[in-house]
Amino acid sequence: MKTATLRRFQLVADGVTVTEVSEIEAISQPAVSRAMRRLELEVGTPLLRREGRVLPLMHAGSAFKAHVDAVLHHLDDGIAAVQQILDPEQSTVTISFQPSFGTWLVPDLVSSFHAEHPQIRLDLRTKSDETMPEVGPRSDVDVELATCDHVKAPNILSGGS
Amino acid sequence: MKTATLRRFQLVADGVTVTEVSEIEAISQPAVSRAMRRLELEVGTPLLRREGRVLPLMHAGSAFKAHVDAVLHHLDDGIAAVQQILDPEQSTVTISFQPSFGTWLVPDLVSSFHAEHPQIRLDLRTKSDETMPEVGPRSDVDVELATCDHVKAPNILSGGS
DNA sequence: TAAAAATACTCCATAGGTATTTTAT
DNA sequence: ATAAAATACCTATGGAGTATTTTTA
Repeated sequence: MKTATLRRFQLVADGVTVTEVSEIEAISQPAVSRAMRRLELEVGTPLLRREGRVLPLMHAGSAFKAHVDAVLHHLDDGIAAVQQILDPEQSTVTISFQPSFGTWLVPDLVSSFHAEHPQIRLDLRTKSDETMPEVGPRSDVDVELATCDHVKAPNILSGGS
Repeated sequence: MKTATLRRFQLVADGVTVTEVSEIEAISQPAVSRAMRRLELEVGTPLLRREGRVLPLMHAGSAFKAHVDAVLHHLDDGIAAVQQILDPEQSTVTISFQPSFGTWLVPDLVSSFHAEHPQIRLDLRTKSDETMPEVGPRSDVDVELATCDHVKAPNILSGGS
């Protein structure tokens, strides 16, 4: 089981389409589709309902999803902690966005930003997976993509992460 | 990054030798050795000190280890949750043991048990990684390998997990 | 019918095994 | 001298890409 597969599952489970995930992760659409199949094989049961274009979670899927959120948060925190030790200057930017934004905004945003600043880690978290009750000091969000009437002030300038 | 690699790192970081890990996981010794190298490559820095037979953690290693413990706990809990939904009869047995036990007892124990009961998931946790402050209802330990003067009563018979 | 997901096929990269060498106790 | 870790070499399985087909909104 690869952590990249869990990342893709997380996005798909949040309502992002397989095609959009493929754009975000800069891989082909079939790769994402097969990754979901593989994950279901490894877990031992179907997780997603194949009912057309959107892949809603099945019972087992939503149960698994909550844990996957926690897994990836801890993993990102772990990597960020190591980065911090290696080079205190190099920070990880955590971006929180609503699944609806992921649809059209995030893919371009990520790829263009990563093209210009390849050394900055981008830590994507969909708004819906706020399942983590503050796991550690490094689990704060730096940038949040929201609609205009509830914008939060980003703490990226104060060296938030 | 594969979760199996994180599992091996967890054991090595707990003081289990590479050779012993290879026996526990039923793979070759070089496979474990290279898995550690790969992990260090992916994380971006050395994690273990190569000073002979034992591989003590470096600074970045111990920082990473704490998060890896959390990652694997959540992953195991997620898989166990799915198993529970699939088949409430099939339980996952969580075994906690001290690193010193892992050295000689666990490899045989695991392989022989799994040979007889392949459908039962064995969830190995070294005693030292008690870094998890009770993450969920399923994070309890069923069997604990300890020395005689501080044995705990196993709750496996009451359907603990 | 248009957009997305799934399949077929091929290819390459990564992980694993066996054999061997190095290293530390 | 012995036991463990690392390296070399080869093999194989798994993951990814392109092209295509199926499906549904």
